[in-house]
Amino acid sequence: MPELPEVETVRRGLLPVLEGRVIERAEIRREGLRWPFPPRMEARLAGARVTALRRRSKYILADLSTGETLLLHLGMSGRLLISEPPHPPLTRHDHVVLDIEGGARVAFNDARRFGMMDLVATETAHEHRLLASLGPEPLGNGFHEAGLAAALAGRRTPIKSALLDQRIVAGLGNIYVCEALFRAAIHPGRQAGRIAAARIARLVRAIRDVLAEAIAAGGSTLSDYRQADGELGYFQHAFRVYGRAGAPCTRPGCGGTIRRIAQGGRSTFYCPQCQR
DNA sequence: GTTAATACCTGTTCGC
DNA sequence: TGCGAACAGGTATTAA
Repeated sequence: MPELPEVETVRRGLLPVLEGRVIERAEIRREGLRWPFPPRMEARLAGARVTALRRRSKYILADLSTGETLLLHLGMSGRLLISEPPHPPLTRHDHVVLDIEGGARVAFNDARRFGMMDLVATETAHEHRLLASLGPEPLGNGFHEAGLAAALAGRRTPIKSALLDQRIVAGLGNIYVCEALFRAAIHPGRQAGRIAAARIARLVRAIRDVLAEAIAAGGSTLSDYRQADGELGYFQHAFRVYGRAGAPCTRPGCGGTIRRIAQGGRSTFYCPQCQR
């Protein structure tokens, strides 16, 4: 379940393998994932040098020497498996295989096939339909109390749902929304437009803190870039509410018990004692 | 315009 | 032991 920190961890793990290197060969082993792959993707990737690896929200963008950018999303279960010769046999969920100059191989493995890959002109990559309406990067300068307050103003939807809306802030998923709301001591069911400014400021800090800590935890697991699948970061990271239903609240002196509810068909974990 | 529900997908876990 | 149901959830689409 890669969210922003996991995707950033994957990007950093890919850097030494891909940046500055030529993709010598691409193999597409099925028509597409969530959507069909772009026409002639193999031919458009073969021979291209990766000039930069960027991230926007949960998307990874590989700029190519051809003037195109490879855009990819890991979806729910997507992993990028890196290997050196001799390569392990491909499995049925290895959908796209990139053979890199020098012998390394990057396989896009995605059991649930919610992931995507596309090729777009680098100059207009930010106008891609999947990127155009994304909100600010939560770790960037464009994410601040005033902007979040404006985006939430008048919204009657629960703050939990609002923070999952990628147009309001980009890159958060179910896990980090729960964790950020816990840190900010805000009840997940509170109406988004009815949160005081001081509490929004605290929420901005909580979002930044939880993401930065998760990236740091993910990075610490990357001594071997072969494990650049984004999943290690999750298990390394100690969540305070996510997946802890029935367990005691970790806030000192709180004494509450973490509860699990459903919001919009998704599980929400929170402490009913200290989140208001 | 806003909000909620649904579809997509399959490996894993849980209850009977 | 075996089977089916429930669950995980990011995003686009559809419905209300």
